[in-house]
Amino acid sequence: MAKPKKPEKRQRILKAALNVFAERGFYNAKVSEVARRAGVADGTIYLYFKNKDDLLIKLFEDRMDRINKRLRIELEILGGDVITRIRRMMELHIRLAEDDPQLAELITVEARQSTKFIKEYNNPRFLEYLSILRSLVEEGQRNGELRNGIDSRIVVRAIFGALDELLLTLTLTAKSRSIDFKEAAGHISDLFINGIVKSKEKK
Amino acid sequence: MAKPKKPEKRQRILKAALNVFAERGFYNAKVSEVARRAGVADGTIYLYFKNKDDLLIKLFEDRMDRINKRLRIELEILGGDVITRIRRMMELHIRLAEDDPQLAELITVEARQSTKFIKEYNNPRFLEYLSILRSLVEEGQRNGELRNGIDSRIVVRAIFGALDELLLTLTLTAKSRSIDFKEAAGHISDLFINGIVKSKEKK
Amino acid sequence: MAKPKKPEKRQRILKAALNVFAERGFYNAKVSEVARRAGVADGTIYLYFKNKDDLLIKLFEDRMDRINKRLRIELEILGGDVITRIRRMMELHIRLAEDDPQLAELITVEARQSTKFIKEYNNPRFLEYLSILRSLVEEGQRNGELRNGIDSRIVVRAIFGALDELLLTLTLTAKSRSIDFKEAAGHISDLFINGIVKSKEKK
Amino acid sequence: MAKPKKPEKRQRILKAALNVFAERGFYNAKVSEVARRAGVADGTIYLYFKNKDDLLIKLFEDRMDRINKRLRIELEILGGDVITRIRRMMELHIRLAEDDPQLAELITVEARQSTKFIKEYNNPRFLEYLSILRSLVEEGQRNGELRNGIDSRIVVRAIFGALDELLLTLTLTAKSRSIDFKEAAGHISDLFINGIVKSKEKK
DNA sequence: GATGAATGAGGGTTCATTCAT
DNA sequence: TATGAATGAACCCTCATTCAT
Repeated sequence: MAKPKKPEKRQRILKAALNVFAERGFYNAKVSEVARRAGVADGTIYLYFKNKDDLLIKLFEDRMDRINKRLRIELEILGGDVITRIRRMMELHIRLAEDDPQLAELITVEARQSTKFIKEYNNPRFLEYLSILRSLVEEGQRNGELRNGIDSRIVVRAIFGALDELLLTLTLTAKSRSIDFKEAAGHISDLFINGIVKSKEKK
Repeated sequence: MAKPKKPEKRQRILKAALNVFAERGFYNAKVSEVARRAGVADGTIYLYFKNKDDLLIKLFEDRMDRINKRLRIELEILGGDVITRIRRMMELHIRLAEDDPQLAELITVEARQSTKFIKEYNNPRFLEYLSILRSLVEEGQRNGELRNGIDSRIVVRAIFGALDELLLTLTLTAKSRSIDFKEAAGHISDLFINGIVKSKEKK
Repeated sequence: MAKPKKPEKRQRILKAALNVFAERGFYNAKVSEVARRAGVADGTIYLYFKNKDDLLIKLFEDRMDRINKRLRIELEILGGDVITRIRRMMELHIRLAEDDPQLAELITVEARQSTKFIKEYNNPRFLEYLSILRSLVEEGQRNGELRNGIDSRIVVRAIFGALDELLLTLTLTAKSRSIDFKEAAGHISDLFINGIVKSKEKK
Repeated sequence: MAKPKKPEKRQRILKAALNVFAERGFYNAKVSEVARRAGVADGTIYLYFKNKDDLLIKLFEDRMDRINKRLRIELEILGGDVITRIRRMMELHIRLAEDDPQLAELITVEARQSTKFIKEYNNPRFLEYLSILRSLVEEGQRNGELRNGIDSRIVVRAIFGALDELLLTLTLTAKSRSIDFKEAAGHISDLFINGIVKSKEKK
């Protein structure tokens, strides 16, 4: 059960699982179909993963790891003020989805499918994603760029939720897309940063 | 086949389905368990609903209808400026979830489960909910309360997404809740209305 | 359970059953579909028939009664020698099928469907049909028109079987029929009467 | 999905299916009962056959293949004039049924059961059987042993039908059998060869 | 490690039959 | 008599998982 010999085979299985889950949905996906696409036998999957649920969780974690890693790198390179970096992060979030629609579908829809995942498993990789954003927000609150009134956890959940919902919409209306990805990213960050009220008369 | 005699029985089935789906998740819920809790025979379910999927869809629609109706009434009674009404609507959204956690779970989690539901069925009742919010936003943009730069559809999706994500968090951490519902609602509306930047120097 | 009031309704049900059984096959036929076509409620069927099996048996008996009655009348009117009457009977058998294909299907295919019917129920109406033919054969054997070597029961079963198989073929290839009904009847009776050997050198 | 490893297991399933179908009738037979008797798991059946219908079709084909093969061999060995070979074939037909009553029941009763089987599937193995007989008849017609007036297709169907009906009778009255198999075969062939009229005065 | 044939529990759905009205 | 909503037993088939090779 401990990670077997060939990480390359493990990756092939994960890639196949991503395809199948995105195409058919987690519950309608068949393990044997994942095996077929990965070019391995059905039983082989169980050498690398505990069960179907585990496959989904590990897939999620694997992809989140990559995202988090990339996020850190880009944010590091970029530097700049907090607002710029938050904007940048939101753009990146949207862009990742644009570049890999199956991954977007996995995160917006399929990851909620696993009972274990959603109910019993407060996934660290997802929390890590949120914590990157959260530390940005808190940095901004400390250095005065951002105001202090709002719980940073709520800000972070709100931003993630907004992006997630937008991606869900974009994902599901992929063909007849009337909203542009890039533009949407700009709107969303603008919205969160400046709010919807007209000018400065803040309530 | 078309709506048989007893709407009261139909409601009992929907109520039972809500319980079971919220408890076990749609895919792990058994039709026979729904029947048992509704106090009807298994076959009776199929006199009122086409199949298990249809049960989820109709349940969603039934509950969204109630929510939309209540929303309209409260917004009508209230009147006031657009910002107040948006705030009010967000509060109500959160409060509904607080009052009926199973309903919250249905909407935040289970409704995304059924492929048919989410992909092939662009649900009008959900779009109606969004359109209520959207017309509020557009009214504000027209009368100058809100600024014009952002596509109202995006604003609306963002707000829904933020609330939905927050509810998901609250729902799933129900026992060890460290964030207060009411307070959270206020933070979220404040966030959307005023943004996160400190003062007026807008970028 | 004893024959209820309206024989007209009973007949409507039998007629509907014939249609449905012929169209869908006995096992794929739904009682509710029979009821619908008869213009009665599902439950009403059970006032006239014990169960679905009984409906098939009674339908068979009802139709066989008509056939047997008609057969007797036509044979009586006709008179003539035995060979002529046997020929006549075979023609009539084929003609009945031609005039009422659903009835033909009932007898050739559906009547074999009911376990009770085929295994536990040696149907008197069917035996009556055979006995009409059998007494013709035996009359011929007694008066010297037909030869004596062959058991009359076997002759009768053979003739019935041949006609039945022919009808089955004709029924199932109804659309692309390459064999003419009338002609076929002539061939069959000719075959049974004279055999297949060329001239008189009998073995 | 295409014929897995063990043909021996496939045969065990077919044998079990023959038993169960003959005993209970196709529609009343349970797949799980077939599995039980074959000593395999329910699911295993579906590794070898598409579904229950397919099981019946393949069973029929498998048995017809054996019969056709045996028929060809025996007819080849035998040689002799056409009439002798037809007689021989009819005897064999009856004898096969005597040796394997379940097989007889399958062909006389159950094969007519499945709508798909009988209506949508004009089975080649059955047509092959008929064509063996047909070519015999046509050979006789060409070489002058048999007369020419009758369509060979009709002769063949008539003979098959007569034998089939006889077997049905024998099968269903198996216990209280008053007719001897061997004798019956002789009568039937005599009947077809020489007809039922007394002497040579042919009408 | 890898295979894939075999397993068998599990569940959605159907539909003949019933019975309160 | 007639109705038709309700019943609930019955069953085919799927598919995640196992394990002998």
